Amino acid sequence: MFSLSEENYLKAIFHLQKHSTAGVSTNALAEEMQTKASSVTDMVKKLSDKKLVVYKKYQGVYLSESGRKTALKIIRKHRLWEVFLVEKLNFSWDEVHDVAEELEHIKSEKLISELDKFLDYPKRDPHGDPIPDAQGDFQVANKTLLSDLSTGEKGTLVGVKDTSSEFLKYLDKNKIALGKTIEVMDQEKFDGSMLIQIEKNRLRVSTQVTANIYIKI
Amino acid sequence: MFSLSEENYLKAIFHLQKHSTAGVSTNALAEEMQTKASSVTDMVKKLSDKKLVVYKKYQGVYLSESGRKTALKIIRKHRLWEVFLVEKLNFSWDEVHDVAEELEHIKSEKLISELDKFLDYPKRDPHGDPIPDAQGDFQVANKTLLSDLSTGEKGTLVGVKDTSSEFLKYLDKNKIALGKTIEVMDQEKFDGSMLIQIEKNRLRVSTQVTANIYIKI
DNA sequence: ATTTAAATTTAGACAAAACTAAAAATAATT
DNA sequence: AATTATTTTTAGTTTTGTCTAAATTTAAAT
Ligand SMILES: [Mn+2]
Ligand SMILES: [Mn+2]
Ligand SMILES: [Mn+2]
Ligand SMILES: [Mn+2]
Repeated sequence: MFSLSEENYLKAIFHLQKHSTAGVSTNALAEEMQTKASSVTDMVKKLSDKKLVVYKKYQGVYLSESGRKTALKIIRKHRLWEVFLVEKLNFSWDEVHDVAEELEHIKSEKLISELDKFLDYPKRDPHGDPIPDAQGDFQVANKTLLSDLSTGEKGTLVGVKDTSSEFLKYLDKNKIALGKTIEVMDQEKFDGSMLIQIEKNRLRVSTQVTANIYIKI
Repeated sequence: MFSLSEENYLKAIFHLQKHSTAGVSTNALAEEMQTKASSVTDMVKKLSDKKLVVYKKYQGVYLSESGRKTALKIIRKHRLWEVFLVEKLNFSWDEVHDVAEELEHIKSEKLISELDKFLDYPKRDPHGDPIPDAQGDFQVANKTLLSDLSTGEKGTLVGVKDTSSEFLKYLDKNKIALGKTIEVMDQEKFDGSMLIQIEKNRLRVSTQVTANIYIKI
């Protein structure tokens, strides 16, 4: 149907457009895709010809309905494969991303519907991100960044914003994991760092950490 | 490491060189790869530059030791994925090939070693073909084509030569499956067709069938 | 309102992997 | 041995996705 490159662009546009209502800029896409702006312009034109995006020169790019659907299909596959790798193949959550980046492009409806069934229809991937169903629907959880909580508030860790291997390994080392209860014990005004209670442990974490952890109150 | 196309060529050369000790001809490779002879020449030169094959103009192509190793790695992945699809995702043996053709190119050592473990180190794929281990070693079963058996001889069905969906569906329809015992009851001299007893069933099969079934006596 | 800076697009080139058409080498026939 | 047929290679294009360098447009700063 679509090339590897086209699929990756659609996914990147999807992720970038979440942050604002404006069109996705050429430079932002180039950064996300690790390529040059000129290459982005070329590809965006092609996607526009295929009616996957809406694009006007210098105005940024928007996903069309069919582009959005295609992006969600790839995201669904990516996240299902991540679940498979963690649940069945003993991968840890910091190891799955690159492999899922490849697996998400395998073309087979049956493969993905059977995988979904095999995994017992998971609702979230190992990083807490929602898995769209076959129709592209998914529930957006009402979650808050840990950095937005005040002293005394508590909730459950339901997701991470930064999914880099480095950050995830830091969390592992400090026994910070999905599903655990976190309470803000104190916040330092100077640098915004927090003292948090996470189950039996109590530790101080920087804003780089608190701004990348999602809490459900 | 290697491109999709390079990997597919190596695999094709591996499969073609099994049949004879001579080099694999350009035309044979073109046929196998569903492409033109001129494209094959180009690619073979590239593989030769990378020391994956030994190639002299007009003399056919041979896999080098490193080319052979690479081919076996891909075949290992292909067959492990086929087992996964059949054993875990309810695919039938005639549905797995195309998907495995894509999955075999996913690059991750851990993925494949964990998949191997998850499947409990299978020795053969759903078509009876041996699965090389991580070192590329595998046992070649001593098997005979059903067409080479004589009346009265019997053995176990251990593999199929033709793995096309059409042939496999024919076998399913007639309850001919891996592991079953087959006995040759009679052979028609005119067209070579055989009357075979397979467990409870008795049926007549053509040479197109008998020449594509492997038996272990 | 100009000027300067930043973002974006165009023009031209390149590598990978394919193709067609023509040339060259090898194999098969007379 | 000479001719013909087949196989294989070369030469020249094409497509996809990328790049650099230059031109253009938009945004920011005097
Ligand atoms: Mn991921
Ligand atoms: Mn994820
Ligand atoms: Mn196969
Ligand atoms: Mn097989």
